[in-house]
Amino acid sequence: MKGRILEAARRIFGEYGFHGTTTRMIAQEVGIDISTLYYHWGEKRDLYEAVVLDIYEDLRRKLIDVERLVHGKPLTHRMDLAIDEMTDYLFENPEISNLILFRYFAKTRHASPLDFRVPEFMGNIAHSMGLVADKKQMPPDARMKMLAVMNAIHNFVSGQHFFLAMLDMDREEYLARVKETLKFVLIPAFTRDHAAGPVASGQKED
Amino acid sequence: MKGRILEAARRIFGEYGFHGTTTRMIAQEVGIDISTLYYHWGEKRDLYEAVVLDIYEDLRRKLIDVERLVHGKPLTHRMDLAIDEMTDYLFENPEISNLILFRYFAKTRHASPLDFRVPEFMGNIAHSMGLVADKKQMPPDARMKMLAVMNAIHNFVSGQHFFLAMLDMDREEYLARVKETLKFVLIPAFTRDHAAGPVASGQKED
DNA sequence: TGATTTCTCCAGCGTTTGATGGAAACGATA
DNA sequence: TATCGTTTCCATCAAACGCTGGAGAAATCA
Repeated sequence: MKGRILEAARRIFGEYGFHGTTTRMIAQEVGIDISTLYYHWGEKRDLYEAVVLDIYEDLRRKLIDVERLVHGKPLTHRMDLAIDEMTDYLFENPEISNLILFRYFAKTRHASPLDFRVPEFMGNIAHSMGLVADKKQMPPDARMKMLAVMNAIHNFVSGQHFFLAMLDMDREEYLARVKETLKFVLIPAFTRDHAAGPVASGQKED
Repeated sequence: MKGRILEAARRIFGEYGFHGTTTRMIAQEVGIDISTLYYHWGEKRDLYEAVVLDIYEDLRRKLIDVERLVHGKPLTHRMDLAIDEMTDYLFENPEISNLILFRYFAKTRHASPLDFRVPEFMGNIAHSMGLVADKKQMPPDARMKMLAVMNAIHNFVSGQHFFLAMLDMDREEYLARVKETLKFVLIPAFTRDHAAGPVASGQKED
């Protein structure tokens, strides 16, 4: 039951955000009384935080999977594959993108106790993209680039309903074009230096 | 007064979203009674829609300005300048980015009557970036690329508080790194074909 | 000046919201 | 079967919410 509530809460919080979601909406989605929800999860904010931790954990696992999948392949092919994989995955679990963007952008009326943690697994991805030599230590510019990449995907996933109507496509075409666009925009930036020479950590920073 | 309310509403809606904002918060920000707010703007949703139209108009004007500013310059320089200009502008008016992303991603509990319109002024930008020959007719792939570019900027503006804490920088350094990162990610994609040969549909300066 | 319109606020309405106490139903064990 | 801990729901609360009627202040014009 506790799990079923969490699952429903992911979807609803993902669609409507924290303030847009009511505990009654979640209870109704599960088909239970709201006091059952409170029995299992305590107050709304606690449930929300559990949801956030849950989706971060899912994303972390997926990123590790993808990293393993593309390991050893040449950079361009690696990015190509990673973009395909991540886009497919997030389109199947759009609440992940939604909730992540919500946490980035939307203030809640009450301060959030969930601290700002740099997801440490980003280090692996950055390494895999040739941005850093040391997985543990990620210089600020590499973090910025990682954010740009991840956000680019999240945007197209989260905004799908809006953009679908805006662009007048069906879902399938949209998904294909998202991948195409992401590759068009992202790959050249991370491969051009590679063609000329190794980038690693040295690329005259500061 | 009507204008002062709109201005405050922009800020508050931008920070907290539609459901996260209460009419009392806006009234308090202006320093008036909430019924004064209702006298001037009617129901909450009407005020919200007025705010959305207002920020779209501001953004439209700024994009036209920027297009004029970079007109005629070589493509790389053009994008460089445009990124600087737009980033500075949106950092000074972060509620624009916030509200645009909110509209993309967040569902409101009640259906929004504001229709999904492709901002027609995007045609100018796309033309300026060498993506389309005809400003009026924008093929889907060009629209997708425009979205990717605009969203990349909005992300860094809207997420500034989160990312600032995440990256442990001060605002000034962050602003500089945002520009740097945007240029790193965006420029190669739109200039590589240029260096090698003519772009898709034929590039024209007027 | 007084009459008319425009604006602002006080007080409060009906509803929704987050949250709880207590009783009943359930399930395992002995 | 009786016992005990766990789970679920009904009824309800206080606060916050969107929103409004009506009285008075301020501005406009005769």
